[in-house]
Amino acid sequence: MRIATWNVNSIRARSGRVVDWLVREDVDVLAMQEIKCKPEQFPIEAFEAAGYELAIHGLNQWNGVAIASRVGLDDVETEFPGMPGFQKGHEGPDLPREARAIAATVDGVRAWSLYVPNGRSLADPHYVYKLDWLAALTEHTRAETAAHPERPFTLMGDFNIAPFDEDNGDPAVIEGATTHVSPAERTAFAELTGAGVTDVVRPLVPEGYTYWDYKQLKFPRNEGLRIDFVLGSDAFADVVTSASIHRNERKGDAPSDHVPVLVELDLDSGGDDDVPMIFG
DNA sequence: ATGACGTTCAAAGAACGA
Repeated sequence: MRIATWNVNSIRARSGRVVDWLVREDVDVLAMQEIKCKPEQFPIEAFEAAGYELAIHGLNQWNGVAIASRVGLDDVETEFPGMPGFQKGHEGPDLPREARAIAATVDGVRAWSLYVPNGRSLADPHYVYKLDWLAALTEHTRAETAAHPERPFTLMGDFNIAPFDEDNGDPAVIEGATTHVSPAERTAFAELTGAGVTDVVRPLVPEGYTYWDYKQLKFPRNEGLRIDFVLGSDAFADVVTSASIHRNERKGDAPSDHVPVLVELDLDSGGDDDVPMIFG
């Protein structure tokens, strides 16, 4: 199975590009972020014509996540336990949840498409929200991977954190002093990746960014950030056979500011390549 | 340079993004 994640920055502005890429790369499952529309506004026909069904979670023009699949789409959820909400100018435990998470089971794999809050600035309430959101995600990940160790589990999406110094090639993003690279965000990411999932792309693709700002020739200068990840449980990581960051999708007409990240799985291997199969 | 780019909507600037 070929499974990918892509912050599309408005699916209505980019459905042609996205579906063309899915077909060209023979992708089975795509986790999308920042669709920026409600389900009734989503260009479903373009995906269905290419053989994909959809699970969509969008409330308004902000955020929005979806999963496209041609290998089934079951048990859809649009929030994880403890997922905090946010409302500008308001505080408290019961604020409305934003459209930042959707999960589905695809060919036996439990997959989340996630758009982690941006944080805005280190002094902004949105930054606290970001850290709280990640902490709740960490607890859910710990519980899910412990409860179902044999089921491949993945968190895919735009995490809005550059976990290591080499993930930041943008001089405007200052280590420790702006969002995406602050110690607290990096600690939150480290705790997530210590809670039963690991980055399955980095060992296979050690270098490269996944996002470049539209402004200031950031892409031609290659001043980007690596902030889009595929994290997988042991049962997921054990069946990964290849991974790639599709930098060329930042080129050409009307690109998203993010590029897709693709992983190939061999779900038939069972992840026990070193254990001989015994027949009869 | 409090910008530069791109997307959205209450449709002109504001909000948001990272």
